[in-house]
Amino acid sequence: MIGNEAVVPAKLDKATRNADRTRSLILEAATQEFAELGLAGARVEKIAEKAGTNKRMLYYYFNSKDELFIAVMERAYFSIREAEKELHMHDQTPIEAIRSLVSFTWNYFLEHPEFMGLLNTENAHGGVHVKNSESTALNMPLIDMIGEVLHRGQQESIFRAGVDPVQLYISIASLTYFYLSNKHTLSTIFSRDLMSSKAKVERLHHMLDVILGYLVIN
Amino acid sequence: MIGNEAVVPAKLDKATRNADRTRSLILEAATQEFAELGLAGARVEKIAEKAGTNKRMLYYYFNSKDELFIAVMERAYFSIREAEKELHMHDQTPIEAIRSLVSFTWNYFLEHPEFMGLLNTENAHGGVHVKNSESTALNMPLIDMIGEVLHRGQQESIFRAGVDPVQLYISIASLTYFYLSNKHTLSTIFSRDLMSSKAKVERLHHMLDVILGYLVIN
Amino acid sequence: MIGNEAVVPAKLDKATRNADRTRSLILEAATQEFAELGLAGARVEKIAEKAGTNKRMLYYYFNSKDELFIAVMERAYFSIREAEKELHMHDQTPIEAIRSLVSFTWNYFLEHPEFMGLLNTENAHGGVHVKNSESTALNMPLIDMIGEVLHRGQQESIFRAGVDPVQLYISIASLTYFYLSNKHTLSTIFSRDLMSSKAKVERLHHMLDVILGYLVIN
Amino acid sequence: MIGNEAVVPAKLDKATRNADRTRSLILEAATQEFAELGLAGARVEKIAEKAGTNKRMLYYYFNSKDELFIAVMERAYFSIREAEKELHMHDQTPIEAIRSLVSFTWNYFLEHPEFMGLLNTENAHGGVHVKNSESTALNMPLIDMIGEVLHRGQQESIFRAGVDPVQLYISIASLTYFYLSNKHTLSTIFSRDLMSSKAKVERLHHMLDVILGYLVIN
DNA sequence: AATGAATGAGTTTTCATTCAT
DNA sequence: GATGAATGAAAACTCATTCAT
Repeated sequence: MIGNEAVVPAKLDKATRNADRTRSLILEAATQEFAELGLAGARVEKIAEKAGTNKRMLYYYFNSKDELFIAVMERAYFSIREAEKELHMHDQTPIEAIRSLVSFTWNYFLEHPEFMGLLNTENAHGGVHVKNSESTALNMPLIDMIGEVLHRGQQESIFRAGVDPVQLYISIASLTYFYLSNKHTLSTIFSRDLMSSKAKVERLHHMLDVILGYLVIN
Repeated sequence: MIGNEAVVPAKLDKATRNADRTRSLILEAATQEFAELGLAGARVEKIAEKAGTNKRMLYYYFNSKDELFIAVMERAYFSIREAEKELHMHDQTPIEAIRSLVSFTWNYFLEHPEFMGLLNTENAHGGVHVKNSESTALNMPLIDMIGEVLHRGQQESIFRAGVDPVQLYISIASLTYFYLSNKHTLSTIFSRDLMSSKAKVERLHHMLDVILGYLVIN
Repeated sequence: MIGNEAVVPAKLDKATRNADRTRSLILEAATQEFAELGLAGARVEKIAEKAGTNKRMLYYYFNSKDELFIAVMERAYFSIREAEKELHMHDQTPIEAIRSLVSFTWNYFLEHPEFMGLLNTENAHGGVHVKNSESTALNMPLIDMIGEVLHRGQQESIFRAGVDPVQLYISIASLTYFYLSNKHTLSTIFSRDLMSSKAKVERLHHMLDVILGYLVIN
Repeated sequence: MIGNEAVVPAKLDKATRNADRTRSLILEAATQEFAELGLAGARVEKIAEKAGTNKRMLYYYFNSKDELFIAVMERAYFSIREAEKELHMHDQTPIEAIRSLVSFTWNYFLEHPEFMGLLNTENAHGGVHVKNSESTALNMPLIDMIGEVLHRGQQESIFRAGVDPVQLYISIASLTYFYLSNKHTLSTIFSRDLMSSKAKVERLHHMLDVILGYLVIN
């Protein structure tokens, strides 16, 4: 399909009658809506409209609003796993590797605000959808990578001992997630614009300081 | 409110008390519903039912679902502010004070899971409600307290310099919030029960290690 | 409620805000619609309209189209049972009693064409609704009455022996049911108006002839 | 149609045969669906699925759901007429001929439960389809045959006089139709399994008793 | 002859809110 | 203060049918 693009005239670009395209347009629109408004708040009609189709297609491809949400979640998990693969922590010094991980997490959430909305919705509903999904335990490769880095750091007497990679990963995610997910209330409560360029740079530095301050022995 | 009872004649007194009681039963029920299902997901009918009244009373006291949500938010903020007052960080050594803060935050979220749900909902809606509320900037006293503790710690050459109390507070909150708020997906993804007694103890230790590891100079 | 009617001004006659009345208006309208169009063919909107309310009330009182159908069935069964109570077969000679039963069945179906429609629908759906209903086995009193009449007739050597009252009842019902239920196709196929006054009289006579011809010994 | 095969070249032949096959698979599937669920309850999608094709073919061959229903009705009528031809009542004694007719009717409905469902649906809709169909009045041959048998019986002073063959035929059909069509509700109401082998044998005997009891003079 | 994709109109159901008592 | 009945607007979902290939 991708290979064809060059050959196909503009007309087809705008083509109706393209299953894959319609399907992923719906998925994309649904991702935005669900992230922004939650499962209950999202409107099937609006998703269809945003996707440039009609409600019926949504049911044609996904059967129900709920199943559409599952598909959206699955795609979101898949995306972050794909992105994580680009993190080559093996090739870096322990400190560099941790820096990369923190920066990556920060940037990923910054660029994919939908992901946080989806996670919230999913957790509000008891995480039912993830449970019945093949994505389960897919995060283990990342945990293994973190474990390996921690091990190397300890070998080199740079990192403290006894660090649980799962706890560490959760903490790294926490530091960016909470800040970004709650940016509105936090900005109000602390009378600061947490999303200004300056504030964002500061946050990243702070997070690096916290994580490395915790890990690195001196 | 309690002090007034003696003055008011018995009959009216009972009416008053019932009114107050109904009001707060609704507020309590609404807190649960909004926290669990969000603003859009919560059902006016269910709130009334849970509160043991009927829908009409809900409108009698709060005018609309939206205003009920605001009342719920306000009460939640009020509660956490009240609880924070019990934190006497002034009377403690810097390290003890920070420990107290971390433990307090952890326990508060643990015991008030609704609060996280409400924050999520509020942020999903752009934090509009907090903005139009007197609760704004009420967190400053806590920030000041943290600032004072950090200052003391630096004076005593125990804590690192240049720590922003707001960033620190956000980070402390982050570490517990993300863990608890996303317990379902995280438990699934890491195939661990994050809410077992053991896991909870470990998390608290880890958080203390991270925060103190970052702050304390050795 | 009935006793009040005389006292209450005309205005209230047309009253909104009368639970029982609304409920039974809906039930009545639904009976007609379901009988005429079946469960799938009936339109919730039309039922509401016919009942002089709105769709919402229908769900308020009956939860769903399906449950409304069950309520309709239950009421229909109840009605026929009530009507059957007026048949005083005990007080009649065996032959008169059987004549009464045949005539009653014929007239009841003639005057309650909905009942046949409902039975058809119910049977098309596997009779699920009757099964979960208290109406079950309520027909036994009638069967006992028929049994008693048959017994008397045999004692008096008027009726043949060995007649099963259930079979007999089914046969009596059959003779009117099929004729009335299939009046359209039968009229077409036999090029006769089966519903003319004359035809109806003839049918009743024929049925009496068949049943008594079968029962009576001469 | 079958006779033509030899003339048509192999390739086209196969196509033709497939076309015919698809057509009749649809017809068969539709018969089941319409009989079971009625015109409104039947789903075009499910019919296609059951027939192993897609919805489009259904429109290709039958233009619309309604016309498909008509085709189904027509085929059903055609089938029963065909079957009735096998009834050689002329060759039998009057009593044997009537026995054959009763048994035939019973067995035909027993083996073709769809036919009853279709009749119900058709009548629920006012019998419109039969009216616009060539099948009309096609039942007359049968009525004539019955008339002839009744005549013979009367001549031989075995049968009572004045019996209308149409009424008799309707009655015979009634006795089996009602029993089978309403087997679900009747089984429930009388707490008997009307479809057990024993019950079916008993019903046939009862029907023969009723009809012959009515007809035969002794 | 066959098929998957697309659609609009309609249908059931839900929801927050208000009325009448 | 309290309550059951009522409502209209909107939401999710369904269906027969048609389009494009």
